[in-house]
Amino acid sequence: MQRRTSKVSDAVIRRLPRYHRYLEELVRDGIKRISSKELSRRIGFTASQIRQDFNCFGGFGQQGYGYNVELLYNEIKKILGLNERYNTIIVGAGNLGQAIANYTNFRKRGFEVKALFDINPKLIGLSIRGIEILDIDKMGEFVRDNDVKIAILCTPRENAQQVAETLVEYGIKSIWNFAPIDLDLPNDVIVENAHLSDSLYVLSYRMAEREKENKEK
Amino acid sequence: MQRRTSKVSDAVIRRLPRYHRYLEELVRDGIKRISSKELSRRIGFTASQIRQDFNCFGGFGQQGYGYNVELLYNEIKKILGLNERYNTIIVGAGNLGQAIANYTNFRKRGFEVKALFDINPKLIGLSIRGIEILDIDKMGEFVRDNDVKIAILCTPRENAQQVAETLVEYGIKSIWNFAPIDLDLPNDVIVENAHLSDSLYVLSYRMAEREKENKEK
DNA sequence: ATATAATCGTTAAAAAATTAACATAGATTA
DNA sequence: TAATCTATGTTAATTTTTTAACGATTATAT
Ligand SMILES: NC(=O)c1ccc[n+]([C@@H]2O[C@H](COP(=O)([O-])OP(=O)(O)OC[C@H]3O[C@@H](n4cnc5c(N)ncnc54)[C@H](O)[C@@H]3O)[C@@H](O)[C@H]2O)c1
Ligand SMILES: NC(=O)c1ccc[n+]([C@@H]2O[C@H](COP(=O)([O-])OP(=O)(O)OC[C@H]3O[C@@H](n4cnc5c(N)ncnc54)[C@H](O)[C@@H]3O)[C@@H](O)[C@H]2O)c1
Repeated sequence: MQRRTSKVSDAVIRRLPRYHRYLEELVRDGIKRISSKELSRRIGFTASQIRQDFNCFGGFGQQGYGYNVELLYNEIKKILGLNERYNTIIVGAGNLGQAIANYTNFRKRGFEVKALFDINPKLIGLSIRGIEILDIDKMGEFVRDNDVKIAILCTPRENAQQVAETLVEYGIKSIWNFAPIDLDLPNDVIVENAHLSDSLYVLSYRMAEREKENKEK
Repeated sequence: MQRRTSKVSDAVIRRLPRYHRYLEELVRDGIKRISSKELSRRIGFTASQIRQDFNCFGGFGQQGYGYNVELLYNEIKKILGLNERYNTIIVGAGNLGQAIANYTNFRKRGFEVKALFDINPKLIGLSIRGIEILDIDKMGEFVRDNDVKIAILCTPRENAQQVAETLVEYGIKSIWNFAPIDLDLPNDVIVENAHLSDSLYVLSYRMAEREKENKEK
C-alpha cells in the first residue's frame, strides 16, 4: 500500500481515463476478472506499467488472481472524481459551446451543464436541450446561486483571457479551456486545455514526417 | 546541425504546436528576434529545453543573437506540415462534425473540409458554409476523386471502428478521431485522437485531488 | 491436502527526458 | 579594430519514466 501524500506524476494521471475506458468496456462485456497481462494485451501498455500505475493509488489486485474488474473500475472512477456530480456552465455559445451542450454523455458522467452564456443578443434567450443561453451579465449571479464548479470556455481566442479572469473573479476554480491560448491565472485555478488545433497539427506533423521518409527511399 | 534520420520523440513533437502558437504571437506583435531565455519566460519551458527541441530539427538560431522570429516561425510551420494544404472530409455530421465544419480557422491553416458524410437522411443534402452533407454511400467515390488526405471521424463510438475501417479501405491514411475509442487499424494509418472526455476527466481528477488535500489539512 | 501455476506488489535496472554546464561563434560597444 | 558580452549548439549530469525481475501470496488442479 502506497502513502497517498506522494504526488502522482502527470504521465500516470493522463493514462487514467484510458484505463477507465477499457474497464468500462470489460464491465459492459460482463468480464469479472482480469490480469495485468491480459489488460496489457488489450490496452497496449506493458503489464508492468499497469501494475505500477494502479499501485500509485493502492493495491487493488490480488496475487494469483488478478484484478476484480468491477472493483477496479469503481476505484478508477473514484480516483478520477467521477463519483461526484459537477455543475458546469459553458461560456461562449457558438459552434463548439453548442456542440458540447448537446452532448448528453457528459451529463451521464456527472457533468451537468446548467447554462450557457454569450454576448450575442441573437443567441441570448435560446435554449439547447432545455439549457438556456443567458446574457453574460447574468453570469456572476448565476455562478453564485447555482454551485457552479466548472466553466467550459468556448469564446474566441481574443477575449478568452479576459473572460477567464472574470470567471475567476466570480469564484470559478476549474476551467476547461477550448480557446487556443494558455491562460494566465492564479495558481489555485485548475485549467485543463482541450487544444484541438494542437492535436490536428500533430497529425499533420506525422503526415509531413511520413512524406519525408517516403522521399528518402 | 543534426542528422534528421534520428526519430524525434513524441514529447518534443507535442510541444511543437505550442511553439508555433507563441511564435505566431511574436510575429503578430512585430517582434523580430528572441532568445531562448525570453521565450522560456513567456512559454514556460526551460531555455535549455527550447534549444534542445529546436536542435532536433537543425540550428535555427545564431550565437550571440538568438532566433530570428520570422525565420523560426516559418521553420516550425514547415516542420508541422503547415505549409501544405490538405483536403479533408468529416464523417458524422452531428454536433461536433458540424462545429468543426463551421470553424473557419482550420481552412486558414490549410485544412479544407471538402464534404461531410452521414447516414441520417434528414441531414443529407444540407450544407454548412457551402460544404455539402453527403450520403455515406458516396464516400468512396468522393475520396477517390477529391484527393482527400485526412478524415475527421465524428461518428458515435459504437460504429467508429467500422467507419474507420471503411475509410482505410477507401485509401485514407490519416484519421483525426473524436470518438472515445482507440481505433485498431493497420500500422501505416496515422491516427491522432482528440479524446475530449479524457481531458475532462483529467480536470475532474485534479479537482478530486485538491478536495482530498483540503480535507487533509 | 498438497503441489503447481498464476499473478500481484515491489524493488532494481534500463531508458528516456529534462536540466545544467560550457566552449565558441558572432553581435555589440568603445 | 579589439574587447566584451550574449546566447547558441552541444555534451554531460540529473531526474523522471518505463521496463524488467522476483519473492510472496493466492487460486486452481490433482
Ligand atoms: N469549432 C471548432 O471546431 C474549434 C476548433 C478548435 C478550437 N476552437 C476554439 O474554441 C473556441 C470557440 O470556437 P467556436 O467555433 O465555437 O467559435 P464561435 O465563434 O462559433 O463561438 C464563439 C462564441 O463566443 C461568443 N463570445 C464572444 N465573446 C464573448 C464574451 N466575452 N463572453 C461570452 N461569449 C462571448 C460569441 O458570441 C460566439 O457565440 C474558440 O476559441 C476557437 O478558437 C474551436
Ligand atoms: N459533442 C461533443 O461535445 C463530444 C464530446 C466528446 C466526444 N464526442 C464524440 O464525438 C463523436 C461525435 O459526437 P456528436 O456529439 O457530434 O454526436 P452526434 O450524435 O451529434 O453525431 C453523430 C453523427 O454521426 C452520424 N452517424 C452515425 N453512424 C454513422 C455512420 N456509420 N456513418 C456516417 N455517419 C454516421 C449520425 O447520424 C450523427 O449525425 C462521438 O463519438 C462522441 O462520443 C463528442
